[in-house]
Amino acid sequence: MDKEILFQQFVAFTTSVHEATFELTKNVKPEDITPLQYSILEYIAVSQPVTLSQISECKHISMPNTSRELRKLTEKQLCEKFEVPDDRRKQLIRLSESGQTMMNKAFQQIGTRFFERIQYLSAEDLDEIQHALAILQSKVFDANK
Amino acid sequence: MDKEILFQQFVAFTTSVHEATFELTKNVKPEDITPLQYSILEYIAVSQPVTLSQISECKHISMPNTSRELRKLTEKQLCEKFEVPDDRRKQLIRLSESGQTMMNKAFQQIGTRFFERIQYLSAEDLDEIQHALAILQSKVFDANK
DNA sequence: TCCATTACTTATCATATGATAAGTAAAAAC
DNA sequence: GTTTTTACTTATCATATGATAAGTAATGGA
Repeated sequence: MDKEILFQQFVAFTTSVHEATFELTKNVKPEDITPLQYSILEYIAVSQPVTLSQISECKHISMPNTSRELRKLTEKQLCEKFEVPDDRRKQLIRLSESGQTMMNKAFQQIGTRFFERIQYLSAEDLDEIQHALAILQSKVFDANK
Repeated sequence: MDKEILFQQFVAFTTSVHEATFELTKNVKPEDITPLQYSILEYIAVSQPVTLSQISECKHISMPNTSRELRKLTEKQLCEKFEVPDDRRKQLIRLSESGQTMMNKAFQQIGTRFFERIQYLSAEDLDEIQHALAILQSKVFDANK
């Protein structure tokens, strides 16, 4: 096993993943929110409830900027802030009902495109894919976590 | 095989890939170029020689903006434009010597981090990974291409 | 030969995003 | 009980990026 060749394959692979992500997600974001705001909403959607600090850390956005974008999102009624009882400095953030609806719609579009992509694959192919995803995630991508 | 579960696994996977890409590439970009410029240089590095139109299409940047960024990159002496003999409207773009040096350094850093990540894996693990990358790329990510 | 298209440029504007400084209020540490 | 740290806010500035309009020059097609 030549590690140099594996590295090249890895680079090509991640490029393909980024491009596929682009294709699967293009145009799912409503006009009136920015890309950054959409990516924050995506994060909230899968991890809610979250604190501002979590968003800041996971999305690599400074606290002031996270605060600003979150203010805009709450102004647009897409998410809501809740006080946390045991620590009044913190805030828990969830999608609002309309935010949830919006993200459900987005995820559904992405899902549809994903299913189109895999529709011609056999059950064995799908098993193989599921196995490959698990292997790579545990041994390469989530390594050192 | 529940496709809905596969989709969720797929989403989690791409998130991990994006995060790993972030970790592997952070701080490799020199101070004096912007993220977009770096990503263009990356593309040129692996695909050179390329035309402006190719960069524009592959990186999803409008022609005027591609032209502008490329002007900045040539001003910084990181890439060079060549006329193509059979069509004088087109231009072929390559990294300059210093651009090549810069990108070599960047790729080398990324490589080092990648090898750190896989250093404790067995030869069998690596074979499995190589196989998983190939499967996913051909059956899922490069599908419809 | 004239017209349409292609490949790219130049100029300009709007805005999203990043960075930094300074502030508040609660909690934790001492 | 005072100080320090944490979690977040507000304000401000710089700039990277995206969008659009208009232009040039070469090519290709009728």
